[in-house]
Amino acid sequence: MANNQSSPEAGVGPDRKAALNHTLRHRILTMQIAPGSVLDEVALSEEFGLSRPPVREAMRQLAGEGFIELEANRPARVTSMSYQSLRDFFLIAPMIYVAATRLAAEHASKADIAGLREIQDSFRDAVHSNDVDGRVFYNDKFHLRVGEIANNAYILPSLRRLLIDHARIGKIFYRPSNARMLEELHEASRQHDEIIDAIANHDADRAEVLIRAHLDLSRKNMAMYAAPEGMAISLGV
Amino acid sequence: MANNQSSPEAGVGPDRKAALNHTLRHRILTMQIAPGSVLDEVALSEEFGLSRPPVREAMRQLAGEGFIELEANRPARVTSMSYQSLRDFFLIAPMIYVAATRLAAEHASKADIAGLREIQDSFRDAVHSNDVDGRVFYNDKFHLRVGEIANNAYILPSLRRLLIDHARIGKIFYRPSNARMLEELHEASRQHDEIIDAIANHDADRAEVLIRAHLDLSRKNMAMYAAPEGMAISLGV
DNA sequence: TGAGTGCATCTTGTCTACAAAAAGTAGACT
DNA sequence: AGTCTACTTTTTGTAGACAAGATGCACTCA
Repeated sequence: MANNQSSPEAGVGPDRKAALNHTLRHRILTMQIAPGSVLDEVALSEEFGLSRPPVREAMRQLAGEGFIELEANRPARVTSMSYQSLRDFFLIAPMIYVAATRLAAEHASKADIAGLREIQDSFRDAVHSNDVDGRVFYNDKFHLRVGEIANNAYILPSLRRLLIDHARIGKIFYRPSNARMLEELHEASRQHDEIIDAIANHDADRAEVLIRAHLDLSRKNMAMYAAPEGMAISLGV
Repeated sequence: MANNQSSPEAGVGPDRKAALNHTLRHRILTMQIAPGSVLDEVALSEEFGLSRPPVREAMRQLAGEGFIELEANRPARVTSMSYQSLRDFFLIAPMIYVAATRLAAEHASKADIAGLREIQDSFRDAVHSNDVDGRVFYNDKFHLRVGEIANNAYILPSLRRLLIDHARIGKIFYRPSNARMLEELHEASRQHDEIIDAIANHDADRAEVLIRAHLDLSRKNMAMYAAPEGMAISLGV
């Protein structure tokens, strides 16, 4: 156990396994590790002061959530993205996001709202301070929390999967030089606030309108890639 | 179908790990292992002739797909079901099933259709021979294959999660003595055939109508025959 | 007698070492 | 000279043993 110092974020600690999970997620979401990259088990185990078995367990878990892809006798690779996946994303995202947001509006408690506002505060700060990774990270946390508030075990899996690529798309198409894009980030932040208000008021219809507008904003930013319109499938029977 | 009861193929084999995965899924889907049950690592490792690490890896993977639930320093338990999860299921299932089936209708190739028909043949056989587990298993395989044909990475996670409980609901509310339920199973089988036809004709609209009717049939069976008997689902806490 | 505490036991979590499979490389043969 | 093959190297997969945490029981003490 010679060099635990060389690792910046984690190398020692009570729960190094949680650190591994957390850090890997963060790196994949912010594309510090690019889609398609190979993850070396020994390198990770050394960096986080773990042996390979717990690292392998974490890999399996991440694979189950769609962060990475595993193949027998081959190295783990970060889930890849393609032009096709971009189309697939904007085809399905509205349906899932709308469903999650509507359900959240129906179920949210006062504590849920408080939790959302806390995350949104961090998101707003990241936007205003031009912290790109922070913005991506807290945007992910925001929508994931909405999904948790929705409190429906069947919608969360797809929402989780969508959020992974939502984060990465947000990084891929970010152009810091573009002033209009910056303005639209502030608009997105305001939309978050409005979504929280709608959820707090248990106004599912308004929440749906807002979340659709929220996604449209993202889609417009990458209109050059001809992202398709979402499927119009209503929730409920 | 291949009936994996106690331990016929366990112990030896070229890919005991695949056998473990496969068998565990099957047991959970058919409720040979009840929701809420604990899974003992050493028992499984002994049954399948593996050591604990690969068993633990398999558990992580199954947890990621929603078959089991893991908690730190506590035994793995089969994902529980409740009255609430029933409501949640029928709230979300139409949306996801419809989306998957519509997409499948748009993307299906001749080979896809052939694969579907093969699965449906097994399903029909299971229905006609009153093989309850086989029926549940091949129904799961059928809808999962439809989801794979849809070829959209973002809809599959929720579909997978839904199918787990779809299978278990199908077993919970099955009443072999009820003649009308038997007739409705045959109706479900005919619906499968029609769904395949619609997909083969790339008729998304018709496929949607059919899949909605298919789900309504399941829902009616529950309401009619299960509810009167008192909702005796003692599954999981 | 009841409640709290310490111990025994079992289960989960982790580590080191070994086995197997794939990839890359050098050599020999055609 | 090119290609096939055998070997070396690297990486993944597995095994068995050890450590840590949790649970249940018995025992002690008020």
